[in-house]
Amino acid sequence: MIDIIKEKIWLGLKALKLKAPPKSKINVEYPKHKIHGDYASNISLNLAKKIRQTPMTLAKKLATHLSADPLFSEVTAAKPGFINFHIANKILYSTLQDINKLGLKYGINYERGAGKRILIEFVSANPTGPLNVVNARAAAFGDSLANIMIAQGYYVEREYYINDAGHQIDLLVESIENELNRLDEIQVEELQEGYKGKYITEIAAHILETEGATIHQLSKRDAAQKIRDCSLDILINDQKNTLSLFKVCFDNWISENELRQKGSVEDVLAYLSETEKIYDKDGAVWMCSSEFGDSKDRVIMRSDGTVTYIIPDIAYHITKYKRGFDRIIDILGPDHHGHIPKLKAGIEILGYKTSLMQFILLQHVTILMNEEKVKMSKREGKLITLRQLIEEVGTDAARFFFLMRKSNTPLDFDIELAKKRSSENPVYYVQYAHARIASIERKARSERIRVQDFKPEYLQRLVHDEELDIIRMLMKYPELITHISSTYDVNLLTSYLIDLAGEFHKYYQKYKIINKRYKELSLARLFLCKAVQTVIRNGLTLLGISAPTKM
RNA sequence: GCGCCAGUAGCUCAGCAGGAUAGAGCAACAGCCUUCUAAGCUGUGGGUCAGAGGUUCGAAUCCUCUCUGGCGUGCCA
Repeated sequence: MIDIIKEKIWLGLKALKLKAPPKSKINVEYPKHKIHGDYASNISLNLAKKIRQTPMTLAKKLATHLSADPLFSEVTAAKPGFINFHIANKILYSTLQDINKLGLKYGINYERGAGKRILIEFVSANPTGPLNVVNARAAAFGDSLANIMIAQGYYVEREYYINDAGHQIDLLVESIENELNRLDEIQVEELQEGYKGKYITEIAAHILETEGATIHQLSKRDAAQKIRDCSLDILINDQKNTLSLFKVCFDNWISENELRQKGSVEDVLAYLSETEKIYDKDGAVWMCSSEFGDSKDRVIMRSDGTVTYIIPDIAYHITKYKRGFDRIIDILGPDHHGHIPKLKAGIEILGYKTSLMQFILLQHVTILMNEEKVKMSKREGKLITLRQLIEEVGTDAARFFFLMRKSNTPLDFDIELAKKRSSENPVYYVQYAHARIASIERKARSERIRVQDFKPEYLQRLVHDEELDIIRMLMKYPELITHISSTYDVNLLTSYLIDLAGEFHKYYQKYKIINKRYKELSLARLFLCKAVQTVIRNGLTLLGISAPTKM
């Protein structure tokens, strides 16, 4: 609708023989206050100086010209020079029909993305333990964003990078070895840096059970390899299973280990040395990342000849470029932002355009339990896992809560609140609206109010402000999805759904939908409810949350 | 020190594609179920949008500085 109004204004300016600015410069927005109409434009305020007219005169001229358009019931000029548009009821009614005709497709705009290829990498947790709450936030966010981009016609691949190589994995293997020995009652020393926690013991116990007889017959090296393979297998599978419980499904699982085995690391090193942007110092090899926006140069190969994690990471990102994506989105945890300049520098040194890359940083998550912050530490093994969270509050509530805040602000996750089944809990509030409408439909059937008898002209019986306001709100939904696809503010969708559910609950309270004595009115209201339900369902689906018909 | 993110009602936060009177929820109090799900609704109070400058016809929103908090700044990933 916004685009349509922009077009109308542009045509209006032409008709008034004024030099019209490009359509992208014409601003149309939702006014804060209802008296200012459904849409408003500040075009004459912006244009006034250029054409040497007062904003008000121009606004009045445009308003008069545009009021003839059947799209609007009224177009007015207001105080400093705003133009306020009131959408004609007829248009509202036809919007309602569109929504119900389109159903699942309402809010989808395949043209916008035009098949452009986007890669979204998210979660990518180290396979050194179960998924934590920040991973969970990333999972919910990345998955929902992917849904939204797909709904806008982008081709999206969801990708998970498994850091199954490097120092952290060595540490993990050591920790498990140690634990195995302990279970075998062999004297062990406490590891200074090792991983702790119940899951380490469980993995060790599992290995002992399945491989116990043979593992001690292997050479130390082979035993370590065996332990590595087994533990990674267990941990990665656990992550996959947890994610699928969370309704997150990845298209690609990329293993760092495999990348390394294919020689990507050597390739990158070779390319880098050709660029002369690396040098030796203190026995290590450094990359001139400071020339490319990083705050200092970085070590890429340690003095012991092993590479730092940057190199395989650059290698990995090069594969993203080689796979021909138009946009590469990385969703990262709060502790990774120092990582971005290094990675960008490396990519740029190798001659790729970093403009294709976008980074979304998620801030940390604090778990509140009985109004107290739960302290967590991965190394100590004290943490709330995604699995526990799902068991506590369920996938729907967890996903919704993670998506309520803007990605770059910290999030407090109140477990008690997420478990509540009342209006305090926004997930239930929204789902309840959906279920309520389903219930109304059941009632209608039992009252023999049949949807087949509906006729478009009945919609004229929707005359109350509440009814028209709801339609106006439904009309904004497609624009909202488009907006989110460019800002990545998924939280706007959760707030929209809360608002819409609120409007509906109020309406429900005030007016009776089904009334045997007024069949036409009942059918019209039922039609409105159906549209509300459609939008709530479509919105929840994008968020990966179920829309129950009974609660 | 440098970099990133944030600072809006007592609390948790929306709003920040510059716009016309700054919004919710929680908490407090008072109400609403012989009627489509009370997992719901109605009403009442509360603000120097951290502070100071600047850009603009117009700033919570953009720019600069200051203050406060979180994180990063490893030959860890």
